[in-house]
Amino acid sequence: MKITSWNVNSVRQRGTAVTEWLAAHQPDALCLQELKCQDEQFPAILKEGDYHCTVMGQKAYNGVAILTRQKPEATSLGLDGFDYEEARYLEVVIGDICIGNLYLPNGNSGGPAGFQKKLDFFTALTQRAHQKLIAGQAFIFLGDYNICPTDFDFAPGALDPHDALIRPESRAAWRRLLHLGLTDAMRVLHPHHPCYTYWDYQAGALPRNRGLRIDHALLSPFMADRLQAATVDRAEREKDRASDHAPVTFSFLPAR
DNA sequence: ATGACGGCCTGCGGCCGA
Repeated sequence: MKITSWNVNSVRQRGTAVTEWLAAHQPDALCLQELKCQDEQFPAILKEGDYHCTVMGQKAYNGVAILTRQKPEATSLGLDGFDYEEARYLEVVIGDICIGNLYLPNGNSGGPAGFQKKLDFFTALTQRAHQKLIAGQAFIFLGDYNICPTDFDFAPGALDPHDALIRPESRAAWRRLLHLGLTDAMRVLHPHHPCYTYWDYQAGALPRNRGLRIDHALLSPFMADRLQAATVDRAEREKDRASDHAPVTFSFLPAR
């Protein structure tokens, strides 16, 4: 089983790229963030393709979608406890596995209230993970977490020391989530390589490899036991008119 | 020291992203 996260930075700009990527890699699920469009503007080329599209759009900003080979057994839009009118969270159930796709607030805009929104999302997501652990449901929560968990997760000089992506309060919120017993899928498989997933468009960040690792997958124990591989598709980021994020894919062995 | 890129909008400059 393969599940991919990709912040596409406008799905309308990336319709062809996503279609070609799906055909080439054929994941079981593709989680998209930053659609930057409303449901009815979601590209027809994707709606009419081989994948089932579960879309939670929003005008201009945010927006998440999950494309699945199988039709989901259940879908859920939004995150209880995150009381903002922003399309940032979506779940589907495939087989016995819950896939949660998230676009966590950046936290650098909007002053203290903007930063609090980021912490509020973490609180709500932690609650959601806790509920699922209690219920014994297998899950993977993946997407753009907008956080570099440690100083190893960004290139020196790529971020201001006070950036919301590395503030101590942000990192503490991330750790509270992990302390439930979840696994950071990329880092557990690649402890000695940074595994950046984002490179700014500006100042030659990509050729200079001044990147960030901010797109993550957190796994429940059942999924962690079956984790096989995690890869960043840097070649996709290197294409013309690419998103500033690369697709990140997580592979799992079948149960038993 | 500065600028730089690329999305979006009842757009033509400003905001947001990370």
